[in-house]
Amino acid sequence: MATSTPSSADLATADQAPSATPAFSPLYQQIKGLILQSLEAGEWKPGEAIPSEMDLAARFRVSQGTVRKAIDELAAENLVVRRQGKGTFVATHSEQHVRYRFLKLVPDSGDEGPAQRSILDCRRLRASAEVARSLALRTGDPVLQVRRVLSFGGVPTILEDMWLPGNTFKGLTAEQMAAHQGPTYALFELEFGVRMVRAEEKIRAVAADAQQAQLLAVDEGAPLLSVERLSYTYNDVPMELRRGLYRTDTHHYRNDLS
Amino acid sequence: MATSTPSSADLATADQAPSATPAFSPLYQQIKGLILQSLEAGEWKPGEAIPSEMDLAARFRVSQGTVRKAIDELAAENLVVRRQGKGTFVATHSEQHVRYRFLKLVPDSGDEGPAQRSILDCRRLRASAEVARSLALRTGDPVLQVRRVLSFGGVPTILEDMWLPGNTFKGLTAEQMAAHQGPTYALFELEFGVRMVRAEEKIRAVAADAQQAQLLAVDEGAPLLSVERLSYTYNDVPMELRRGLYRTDTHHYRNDLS
DNA sequence: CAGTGGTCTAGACCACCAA
DNA sequence: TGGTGGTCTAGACCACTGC
Repeated sequence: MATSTPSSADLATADQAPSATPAFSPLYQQIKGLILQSLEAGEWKPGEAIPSEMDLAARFRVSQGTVRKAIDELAAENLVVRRQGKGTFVATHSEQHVRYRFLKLVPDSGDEGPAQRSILDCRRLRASAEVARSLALRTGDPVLQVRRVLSFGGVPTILEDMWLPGNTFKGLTAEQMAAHQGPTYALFELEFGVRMVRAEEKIRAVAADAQQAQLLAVDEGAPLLSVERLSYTYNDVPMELRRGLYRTDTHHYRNDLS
Repeated sequence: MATSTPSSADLATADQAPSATPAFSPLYQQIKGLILQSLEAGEWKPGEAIPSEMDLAARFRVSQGTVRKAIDELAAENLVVRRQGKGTFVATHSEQHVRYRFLKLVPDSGDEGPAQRSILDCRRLRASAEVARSLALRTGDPVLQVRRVLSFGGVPTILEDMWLPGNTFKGLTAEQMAAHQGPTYALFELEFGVRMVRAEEKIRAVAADAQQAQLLAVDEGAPLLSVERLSYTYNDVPMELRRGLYRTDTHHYRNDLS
């Protein structure tokens, strides 16, 4: 080996063990993995530029094209943002040019100002079986629960509960959340170094119970959109379970299929 | 010009007119546009292979790499499917390896058999203002409306209405829809040459009215997921408006964010 | 075995940005 | 003006498929 692609001499050839699945992994995938490790280790902070393609190519002893393809995939996964003439930057939930990255609820017509947030509750508790399963914890592990309401133009629109691993988000308080400006995920990045990278949502229609109805100023039994979101950091580690109840009388959940 | 990239001599340089926006368009984008035209014109049918990268490169007087990048984008948009060692194929809703391409409703647990369909209604009528606006028609233009129920394991789960431009889908009958096996969008491809390429969905929670409740075997007022889908063919031409009501007591709408 | 898509390289040049 | 990402080419070789 090492003759056909001389510059990849010190990278895994990935076919040493004659296992059932040869598991051939192209060079650019390995480079992608290495960049991912640096990203994960915090070598470059959110919002910062990563080294130029040339630099990375030199560092990994690989051609620029190979680095390019690795970064292409990272960019496609929104882990990194390319800006021509400037560089490639670590994606962030702060200064995200356009609103909230994971919130797909949009007003039926027109624009709207920023959300007004009110924290209703923020407490430490022990993980229920369900929460533990979702967050890959053990039942009874410390968990932080936050409940809040988001309003648009004075109309309460979203009631959501968040569950966070207690160990990772040790110092989080209601005051801190109330004081913070911008997306909650930006706060997670800045204060706890936790970067949400992707999420899965399960959506249902449910009827509002008495308490929910009161908090969202709708009738009891009114239909609400239930959005259960599980957010992941790097390496598919689940880091937040969130259950939102959305009023959809003036807003709707927008999704693009292809 | 024509000196730096000699092989692109006969393709638009796209910067002839000194307009406000230079509108620079890279070669591979132009190639993509040309392939798109052929796709659109039906030069290759859904499921068929398009010419090899080498052939296309020769045809457009361009390097293989440039064609490759054009096809990469088409593949990313699901207009085309690459299969190593075999070729590149026009995407289709038939033989789509995995279930229904645009349906994001999945059972809460386990798998399930295919849907049982029952066509409730199929009639020709005149477009309402709302339908006309969605389908880019004029109010009063001929429109075809189909109503049906999909059941899983005998449980009615989806009630949907579809509105289709009457001119394009002239001969469509309830019998035809009932007889057809597989995705409805496959039927559209085979019988009418209409390929749905992307779609936008607006999702809300609503309460079932008396009729809807009866058809879905739920109580009146029960919360249902309302999914309004507008599907497009090539060139962003809207071709179908569909309004589905989903029961979400045993299923949920699944969405992945990144 | 030939043909297809997939990877990798090396080098040239272009578009964009900031200083 | 120099650096960054973006485009384009040409050629070599690899992995997969089917005859």
